[in-house]
Amino acid sequence: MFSKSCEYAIKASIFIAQHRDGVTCVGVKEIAKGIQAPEYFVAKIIQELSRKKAINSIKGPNGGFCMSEAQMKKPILDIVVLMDGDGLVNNCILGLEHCSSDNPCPMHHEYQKIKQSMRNMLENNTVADFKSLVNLKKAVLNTN
Amino acid sequence: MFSKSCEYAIKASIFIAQHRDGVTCVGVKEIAKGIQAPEYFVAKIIQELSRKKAINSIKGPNGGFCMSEAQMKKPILDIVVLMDGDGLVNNCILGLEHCSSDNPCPMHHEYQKIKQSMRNMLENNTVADFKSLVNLKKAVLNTN
DNA sequence: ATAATAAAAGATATTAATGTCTTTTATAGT
DNA sequence: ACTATAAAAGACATTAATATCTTTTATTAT
Ligand code: FES
Ligand code: FES
Repeated sequence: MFSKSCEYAIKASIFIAQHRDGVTCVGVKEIAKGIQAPEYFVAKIIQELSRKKAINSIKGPNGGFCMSEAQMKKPILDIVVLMDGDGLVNNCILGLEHCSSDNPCPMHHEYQKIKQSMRNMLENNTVADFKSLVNLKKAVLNTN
Repeated sequence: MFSKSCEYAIKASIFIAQHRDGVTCVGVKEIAKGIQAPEYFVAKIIQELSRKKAINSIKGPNGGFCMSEAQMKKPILDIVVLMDGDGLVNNCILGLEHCSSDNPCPMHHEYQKIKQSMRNMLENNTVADFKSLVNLKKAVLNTN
């Protein structure tokens, strides 16, 4: 479904959003622990998110990562596309070059609805939405 | 979504089912061409399907691969599980060790419906179903 | 200015997925 | 029996994903 990079990117975004109090930012180490992912790998990934303006970073002492309200209000789909591209919501499930009802693969008709609900889920839920679930203890980012 | 191996396995199964006339079987070369996939790689995959009894194979002259009615009536999910395991219909979309509503990840609630419809699609459609679509020219296995 | 901190960048390592080629085995037809 | 055919099996190659380590750069605080 998602690549590991994408899984970590989603969880890291939510974690960063969750720990945003407007003052302090959160460092790689803490993020990696919070989402139970390898530290150096997470570093790579959130640096990429930062380069691509999905999150902000601050160097030096008391530095780390944080998100603006605007960034938190972006749909999760944005993160997914940054990491994995838009294949999940566009491509043919059987790998045909183009997914279209003109020349559909055998699974196309059945898959269309699923792909659409996948797209809806990713478009209609923001980082902030998922952050709230975690803050309300209705969801978790790790298995501790 | 699916691995390449799984994509090829699904398409190959449908192709073999499609070319089954009860008499002749179809060889790797023809299958690979028919599904636009690398021949040697397809060979590996359908050999695995054969080992696991999802299809039959016959060695020697006029040999090749074919499927019984019973095999054709198996849901596509069987092929998927043989190649990729059951992660797609069981695992947490964010990679938590267990997917459960007890300790759900932030996407769990939204994802459940999607996972269920994915499972339904894969359980309720057989190789024969998709074969029919191709035979009726309502679907294709390649882009030629 | 200097030291400490933490991200950025770059290099390297490991593993898994994908793809290819060669040799062996079984079978059919002569 | 011999030959041709085609799958089975095993070895090998390539690429992409995942993971780790080192060096550099920016920033803060002393
Ligand atoms: S053509 Fe395969 S999913 Fe649309
Ligand atoms: S816990 Fe993540 S999808 Fe169920």
